[in-house]
Amino acid sequence: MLSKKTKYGIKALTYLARQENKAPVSIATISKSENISLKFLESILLTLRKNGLLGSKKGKGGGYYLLKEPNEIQMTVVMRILEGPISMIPCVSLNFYEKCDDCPDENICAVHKLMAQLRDSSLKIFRNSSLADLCNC
Amino acid sequence: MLSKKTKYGIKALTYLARQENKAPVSIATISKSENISLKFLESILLTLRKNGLLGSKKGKGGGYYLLKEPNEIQMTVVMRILEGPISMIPCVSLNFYEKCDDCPDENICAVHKLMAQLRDSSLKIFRNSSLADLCNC
DNA sequence: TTATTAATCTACTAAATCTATAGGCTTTAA
DNA sequence: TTAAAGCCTATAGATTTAGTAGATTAATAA
Repeated sequence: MLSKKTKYGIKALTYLARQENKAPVSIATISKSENISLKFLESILLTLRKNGLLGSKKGKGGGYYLLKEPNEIQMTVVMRILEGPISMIPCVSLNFYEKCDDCPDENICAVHKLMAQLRDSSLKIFRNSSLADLCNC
Repeated sequence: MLSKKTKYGIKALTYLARQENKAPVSIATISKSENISLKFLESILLTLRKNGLLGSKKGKGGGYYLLKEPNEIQMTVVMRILEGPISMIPCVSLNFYEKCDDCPDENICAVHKLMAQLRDSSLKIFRNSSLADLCNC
């Protein structure tokens, strides 16, 4: 399952991507527009900022804004920040590889084989979509 | 993340698929060979039996066995039984569709668009692999 | 018949993760 | 100086995961 964190994070990012100018948008504005709990969204936007996708401005007239153009933000980056590794199992992860305790040989492991295929196809999807692609609905 | 239930389930299924004859294999045998907790494996094999993938025989010489040929067991079926729906979000599920509470229009939802693509690519992978394909490592 | 083997079923539990919520602190603009 | 808005820490309820325990039922062999 996709976590609500990721779902809301993507919704917030596309909301920001749809803005014409680059003026900051407050959490409250996004929260109302996208029907997301304000405090939960707050923590999500904070992690997106800490991971370099968003900038913020405090005080009156402040809020969050994208640091790059929507077409420069690949969904692989977004997914890794919000949902974690693309791979469903660490033994096929390119960035977060870990050996399985119970598995003596990955080369003859059915799970490994299947999940490696799945990782490849997921990566392909995420690499080929940017925030801009998802806004044009 | 792939659950251990699914991981162990696939391992057990491929173990059975690799058997030359169709004689039942006991839980204990699979448990030792694949390094899986006996009691946990017990519950996994039970659900596989209840969902029509495995047959069982009680008493001495008993155990579990595949009800079909390995090349007739598609991974879509296995994954749906063990891991649940293929889709990461119910609003793109073909078999378990559910509308999102918060989303006024799926046609302009970025999450929907992305997850629909992902579902398609995952389905393609699972449809094109059978148990037999995963055994030939 | 009796003992043994092995699946079946129910119930429980510890730990982790998810989905928030609460509340005070800091910064900025008017 | 005041209101608006993000920053940060802590906490909590619900759900899921990954098992564990133990009694029961069925089949087989002696």
